[in-house]
Amino acid sequence: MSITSPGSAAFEDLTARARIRNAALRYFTEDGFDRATIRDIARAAGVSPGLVRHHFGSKDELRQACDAYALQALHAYVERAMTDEGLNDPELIAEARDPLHPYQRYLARALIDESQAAAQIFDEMVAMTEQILRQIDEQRPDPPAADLRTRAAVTLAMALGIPAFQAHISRSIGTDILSPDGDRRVILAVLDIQSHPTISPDTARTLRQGLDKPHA
Amino acid sequence: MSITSPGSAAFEDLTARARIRNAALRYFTEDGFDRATIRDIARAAGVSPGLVRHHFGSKDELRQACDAYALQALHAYVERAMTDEGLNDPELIAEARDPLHPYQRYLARALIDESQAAAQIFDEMVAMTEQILRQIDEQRPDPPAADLRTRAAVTLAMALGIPAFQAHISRSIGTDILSPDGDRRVILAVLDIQSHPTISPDTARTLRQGLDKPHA
DNA sequence: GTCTATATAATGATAGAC
DNA sequence: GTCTATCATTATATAGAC
Repeated sequence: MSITSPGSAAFEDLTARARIRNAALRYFTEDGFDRATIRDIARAAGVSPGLVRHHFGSKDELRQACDAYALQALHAYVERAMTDEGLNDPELIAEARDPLHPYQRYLARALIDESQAAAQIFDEMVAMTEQILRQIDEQRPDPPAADLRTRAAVTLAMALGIPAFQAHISRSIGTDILSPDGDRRVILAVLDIQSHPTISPDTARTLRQGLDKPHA
Repeated sequence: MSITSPGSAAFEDLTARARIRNAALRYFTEDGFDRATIRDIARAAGVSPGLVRHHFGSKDELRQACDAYALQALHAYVERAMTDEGLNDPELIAEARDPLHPYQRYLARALIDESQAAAQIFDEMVAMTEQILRQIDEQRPDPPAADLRTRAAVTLAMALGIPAFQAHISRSIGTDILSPDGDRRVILAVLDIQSHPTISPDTARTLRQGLDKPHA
């Protein structure tokens, strides 16, 4: 029984406003903004639909409050991990991710739903990714074959694919990747993928050359 | 002016049914299933909302028709690229992708919207990815640190992140990645990312060991 | 095959009582 | 701060004319 469920002791301690926001975070994440209804959110928060309006004004303002809350978690991560020491310590980067973890899926979903804060969310994450890539580039013998910004945006989009398609990965591997066991399996897979090139530099060069004389 | 736009010569040649399906593919891709309306689709197809129902029965059946259509493109890709020769020729795999290209975003969006065919779409793509990874594994000195299925599902989700967050990548790099120039930049970035490990095998090992004694 | 007009259901917004 | 009741809007589903 989580903190966001009616009946738990922690749930009772929260203000109605906080319970509504927590329920909204959950429903926006699970169902997306459009399918999530104020009625569902109110019921999960143990309040009336009218109270949602009283506290947040409108469904869109409720989403803005959720965006702001998730952004806080993102900022906390940036401040903790994106430091000189942090960037040189992969373990710290991984560890600092923990508090952000519950909001990763919300952020990915907000980007897809084109939430108002979407551009800001993505841009801040691109900036983070650029910093990390810059650090990695230093150890690299050959110059990158694409500009930093594009590599960062693409790297980020690929990383966000995991929370975005969380349900499908879970079904495919037969284990909820939000569970400790599933999470572990995904991390092992990601580490393996990121530590092993899937195409050789040679093949990459050939494919790059193929770009100049487009087929068809 | 594309084939899917009223006024083009090709548009006039298509049956109303085909025009409706094409418009639906576009709106479901751009706006998602919920935000896309039958009215919008009908207008784009140059017909009345009533005719949409006449041909497809309901909005959900219209989506099923779109799913089936996009799945055809996926199957064509599988048959062309997932052969013995194809798997040994990265250029062929890349080239065979062309006809699938226009439907990649639809497929990614269908997965997010939990379309009825979503599980089938993802599972077939995982099977494709497993085949490719198996081929790559043969050239690999060390054994993978995660099972094939999980690596395939995660690799796929990451790849799907690019079409899923297409709009944000485009804004971030200042170029529409659906344009020839933007597409080229993304391909160059992907080739660079996939041909260069972002973490060293050593670091990966350290992080793997860190998993066994969970912090906090 | 195609259209117009209508019915119905769902949902966000609102007003007012306690 | 919280609730109940109601309104207004929107979109899908349906029926029937041409």
